[in-house]
Amino acid sequence: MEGGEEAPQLPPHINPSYLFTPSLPSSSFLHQNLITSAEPQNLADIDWVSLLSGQTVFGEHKLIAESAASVIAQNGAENDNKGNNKDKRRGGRMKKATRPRFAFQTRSADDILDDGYRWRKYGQKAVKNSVYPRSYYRCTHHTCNVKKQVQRLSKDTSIVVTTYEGIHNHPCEKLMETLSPLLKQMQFLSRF
DNA sequence: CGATTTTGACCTGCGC
DNA sequence: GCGCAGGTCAAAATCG
Repeated sequence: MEGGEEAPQLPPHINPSYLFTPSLPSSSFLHQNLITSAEPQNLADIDWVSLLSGQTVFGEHKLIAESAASVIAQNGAENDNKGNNKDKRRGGRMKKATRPRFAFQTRSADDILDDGYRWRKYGQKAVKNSVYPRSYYRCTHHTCNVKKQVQRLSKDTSIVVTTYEGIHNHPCEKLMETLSPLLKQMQFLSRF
């Protein structure tokens, strides 16, 4: 059972307020793509230890991350707090542990999902427990240092796992595009 | 022609 | 210390 039926509305347990948090994907993105029930075997297929180390999770993502944490515990792979903070400039596993990080699954035939932000790919790597490579993206906004990783499950090829790292310090372009006519109308109406 | 992707090299942490 | 795995850089290629 996948439980990934495309819902016309947001699932009731998703807090709508977080849809407008700059760090998170746009609501339309979630409407179309979010899988609401986490499948344990799918979660086990991902290297969650490397994806989710000292992460902060919100709302729906918390469900998946919690499930992932249980998978990690089962595998006995909880080797987390060993990252000592030396200078990490390039490469390697940077365990900053201060950046908010969360992951979620989506069902899509396309790896590149429109979440409202513009991303530039800066790397791609083959990961050990997956036949599909992991792609690395950075937000193209000048002052924004948000990254994301995209990886397709080898077991269920219709599922893509996206991991966000960091907080956007600028508004979502797509969202503002959509909202601007509405805001204009509201400003116009507020004059009466 | 500028922006983005591709891709191999390079760097770092970790386990043995 | 060595090798592996994962993350990033940067030059070249590609795209719009």
